[in-house]
Amino acid sequence: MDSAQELIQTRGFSAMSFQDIAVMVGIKKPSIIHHFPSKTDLGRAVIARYHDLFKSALVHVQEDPEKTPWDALEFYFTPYLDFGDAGNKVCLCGALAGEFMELGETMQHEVQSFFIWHEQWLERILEAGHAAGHFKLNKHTSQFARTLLSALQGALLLKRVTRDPKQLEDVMQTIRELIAPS
Amino acid sequence: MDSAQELIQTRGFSAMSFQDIAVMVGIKKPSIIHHFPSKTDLGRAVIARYHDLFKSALVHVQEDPEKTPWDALEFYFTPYLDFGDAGNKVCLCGALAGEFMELGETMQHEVQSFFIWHEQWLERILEAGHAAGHFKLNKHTSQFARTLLSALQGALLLKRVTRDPKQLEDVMQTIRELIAPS
DNA sequence: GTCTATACAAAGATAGAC
DNA sequence: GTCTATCTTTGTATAGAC
Repeated sequence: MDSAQELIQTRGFSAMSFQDIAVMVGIKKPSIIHHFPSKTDLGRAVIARYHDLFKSALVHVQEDPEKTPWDALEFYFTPYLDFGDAGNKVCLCGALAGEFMELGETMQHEVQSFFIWHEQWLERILEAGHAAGHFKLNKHTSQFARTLLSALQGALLLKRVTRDPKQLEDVMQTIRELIAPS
Repeated sequence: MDSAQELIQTRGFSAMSFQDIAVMVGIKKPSIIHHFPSKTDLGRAVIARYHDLFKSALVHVQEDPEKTPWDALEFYFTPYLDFGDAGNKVCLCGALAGEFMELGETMQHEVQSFFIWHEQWLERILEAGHAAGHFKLNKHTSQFARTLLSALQGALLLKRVTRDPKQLEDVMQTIRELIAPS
């Protein structure tokens, strides 16, 4: 599943094959298929695991009374920075979004859940920060949350294309300045 | 080329095949290959045409003395809205960005040129609007330009996943409010 | 769980007739 | 420019031995 995820994040789901994974893991192709009878099964399992990993980490930081909304936001930034640093990866679901119509219904639903959950988490963090006076926001927190998510996903994709390491940091700094109280 | 572009925008480059195009156009597979000897040749031609189309339209609106920077920005929004409306398409180069490492060097370079050019066009529009007092911006126009581009590309991808037609409009409205002079 | 062997379909690409 | 026919490789997937 690690290998599958890495392949999707770098080359995309369509381009990933059981053979690629078999070579990376060091076993033969049918041995992979024994665990995941179809490519869709594998894809669904990888997305579900990815979603759960993010979910538990983000819920954890959200519920930690020691962490401010600023801490939560910076924590949210870290995986984007890590993907950008380590080997030209993008967000798993960002890659899958580009070939969305090619995915089966089950995988489409997994990707959809991932992004809807993210949007809601970001909205709650922004609301909390606004209420506590940490962020300066207008009333449209949900619109700003989805703008923020869109900008980060887009920046990660563009970073790999333009090869400009500042791409992500520029977007994050812009976001910080937009919500920092003057 | 129209069919190829549509297939890439909906299902991705890896998933697109000569056979798919042949069926859409109504001729046989080798007839397509006669015009584009390899899949990379076809991909490169499609990107180049797409890039030129955007370039001429954007340069035209930029040089039109009747158009304000606001007009230019709204004009820039229209293709994103059109893609979102017509058949679950995303930006051609946004789709290609998700499977970037799978593309050959020539195609990678075409995609890179597209986005670098876009960033520069947006930056010039923002600069012009700022100088003329139409936009309220801090000094970091280039960072804001790439945030804007990232957000729009991301929003188009997310719109197809979340199936929320407001996704794009929310992001655009957020952008308008961020740069509108108070 | 892993393997060999194999089936079957689809991919990109070429040759050569019309 | 388009076609039929073909080549070669690669893909997902299955059967069955170990």
